[in-house]
Amino acid sequence: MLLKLLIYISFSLLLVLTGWFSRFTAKPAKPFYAKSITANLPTQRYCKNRKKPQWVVDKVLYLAAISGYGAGKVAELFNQRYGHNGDSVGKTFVYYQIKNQQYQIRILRRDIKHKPPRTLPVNQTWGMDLTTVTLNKQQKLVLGIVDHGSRLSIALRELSSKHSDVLLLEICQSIKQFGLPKFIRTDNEACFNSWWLKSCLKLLGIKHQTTKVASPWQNGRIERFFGTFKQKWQQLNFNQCDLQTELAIYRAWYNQIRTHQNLGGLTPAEVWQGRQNKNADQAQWVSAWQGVLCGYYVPD
DNA sequence: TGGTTGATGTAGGAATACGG
DNA sequence: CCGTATTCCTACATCAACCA
Repeated sequence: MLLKLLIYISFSLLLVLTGWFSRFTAKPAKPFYAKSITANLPTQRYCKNRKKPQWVVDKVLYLAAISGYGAGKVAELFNQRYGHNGDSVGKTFVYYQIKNQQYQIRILRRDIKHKPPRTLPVNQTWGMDLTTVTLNKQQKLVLGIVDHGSRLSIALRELSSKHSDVLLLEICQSIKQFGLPKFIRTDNEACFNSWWLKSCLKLLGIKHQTTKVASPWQNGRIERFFGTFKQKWQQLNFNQCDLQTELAIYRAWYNQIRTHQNLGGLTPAEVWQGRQNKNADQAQWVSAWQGVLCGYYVPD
């Protein structure tokens, strides 16, 4: 009985003592709403529960729009780029941004897709390519050269062959008329990559740029030029005509008449000459190719 | 004035989906 | 089946509104 009493007292004492010591050893329970030390720190200091600044949200949405990744990957991308100065994001934050801002992301994707191409100086880069047109059930070879800066059609001529000499002759004629460009960009067609053509361009001081294999968009301006040309060409049934004359008419229309959205409503010739103000009073309505090519011509 | 409570925003781990 | 990416869940800090 006495033994039982002793065990009981010692056990109770142990409980009381451990409870009493725990006041010193255990971490005191923090009240749910207690003014913490961190509350007095400057607001610039990064705090994980502070609302993220707008630029972080914008960057996250932009990365989500261009990458198409999910929350984890986008968070990783963001932290890789901007996380070094303490502005890191968690994947949950990114997940909710992507989930709740689907419309904003779609708008961003659309804007990125339709972003106007980078403006380049006039007569710096020429895009050159070959295409074919059907005339009298025969395939005719056509060379096109477009200035990237002004979209001016430097040359649009029928070629007898793809031989380097023929191409060089056309390039030299264009240089004589429009001056020397810094770069000429072509695709990887064999005729453009011949040793002879490359050497001659090097002698002229022109750097030859080639697009990646199967990447026609890297020479997009000339491809777009040919796209418009073929669209117009197919609207008419040319039988008995001089191809060189028709190409010259189209080139004149493209350079002098047709305005470009990306050129601020100016024609390539106006951008090439640096003309900004049009004298609309002198504009004359012109039409060619049975009305397929038409528009206002503003004389100098 | 100071304590309580609910809302908000966030990070990180757990659970789940997916593709090779 | 395994590794990776995505989604969901939970804990936590802060703030504002409310109340005694």
